[in-house]
Amino acid sequence: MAQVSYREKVLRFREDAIVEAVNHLLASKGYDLMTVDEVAAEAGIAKASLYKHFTSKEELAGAAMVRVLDRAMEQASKLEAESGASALDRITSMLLWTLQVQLAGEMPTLPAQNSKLVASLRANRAYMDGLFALSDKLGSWITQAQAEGQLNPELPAEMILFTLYARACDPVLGLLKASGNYADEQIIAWLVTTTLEGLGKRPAAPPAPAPRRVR
Amino acid sequence: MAQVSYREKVLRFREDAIVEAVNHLLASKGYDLMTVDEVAAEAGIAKASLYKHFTSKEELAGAAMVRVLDRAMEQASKLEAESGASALDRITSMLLWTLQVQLAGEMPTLPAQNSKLVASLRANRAYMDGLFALSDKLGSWITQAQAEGQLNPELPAEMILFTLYARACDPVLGLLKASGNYADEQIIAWLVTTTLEGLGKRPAAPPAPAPRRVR
DNA sequence: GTCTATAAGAGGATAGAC
DNA sequence: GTCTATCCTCTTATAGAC
Repeated sequence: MAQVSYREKVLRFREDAIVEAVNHLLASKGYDLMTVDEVAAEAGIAKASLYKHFTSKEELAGAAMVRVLDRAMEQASKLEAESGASALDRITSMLLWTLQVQLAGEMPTLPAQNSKLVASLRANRAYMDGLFALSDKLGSWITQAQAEGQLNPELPAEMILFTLYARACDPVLGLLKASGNYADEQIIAWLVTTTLEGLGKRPAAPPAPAPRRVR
Repeated sequence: MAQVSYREKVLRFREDAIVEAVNHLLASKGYDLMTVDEVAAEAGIAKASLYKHFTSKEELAGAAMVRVLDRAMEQASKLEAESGASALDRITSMLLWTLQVQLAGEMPTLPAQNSKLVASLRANRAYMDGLFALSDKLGSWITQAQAEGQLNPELPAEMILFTLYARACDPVLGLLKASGNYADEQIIAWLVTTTLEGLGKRPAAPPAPAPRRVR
């Protein structure tokens, strides 16, 4: 636990480079079109060496997902430390964060249909732990926001959670960006709005809360 | 144009079976995991024979997409023929229809990241025509609904259109179904609600329109 | 643990007989 | 146009030297 040898540090550094490459490739071309050769090339390492660190392509994908889950958890903890934010504020901030990650081309996405991959993820302890930890935290915010009347209490919290996860890789963002007609901030603002308020016109103008300045 | 020979009828029938198989496989496993061998097997034909009808895997995918676009267009035309429905009613009906198709496991989905496939689709005349025809019709409904104050007029019509397309293959539906906790109708109702009204609690109860009975 | 070289196999596409 | 048999490329994964 205590002393980390130099060798081990180098090892960690290598693995970080590999996972970083996987993350990038998953975000840009997706799991099926990503080849292990590409990962090795982008990480600047021989493929055979890569297989000393990770024993399969599925494990590579798992490592990238663990990384993004960790980053999300870190972000969530940061928001929780801030005072004066409602549960809805925190949820909105997380949604914003995921959209920014996606817009930056750093959101890895995996095909839910690949049963071999899914089985590997389910057997991946770090992945499952990270997923449950994040879901627990977000879930508690969701039920709180529902109790406070800020999220629709008639929806199961589970569904709201799924929707937040789904919007983290919503293709609408990519389509709007590809059209080239809108600024990034505009795109993100629209996605947040439609996720929370839908496509319909609100029946009454929502009373705009006075923006609270943090000093 | 007039006389269709018996041989040609048989041909069409074969091709329908092939496209049907592709549609099913695209919906269940997706493009990358679908193999041409599977398509041939499910269509009850040898692979080499299949290649006499379609020259590539991309073309197979294109044919399946043309089929679903045609079905959607047919549905839209039917809605347009009905009187007494507002633009929003029609849009809602189309959303409902796509969700039902998805729930039935008949919604083919393609990876937007596969550039080779995308290029093939763009060069596919029937696909592009079908896509534009449907988009035009839906687009006109959208702008009408916006003018009538039923859809948020501050959103570009284009974004609303993208969102409708995206919800047609929203993973949330599959996640809710996989949880096994909810009835199909319930799942669809929630998805329609969140798409149009979002996750947030509405500030005022929307005035429920008296249900108009069709006699 | 890193490399070069290669095995092993899947999957898209085709040859050629009928 | 349909079939069987085959080609060939791409990709995952490993052998074995250093």
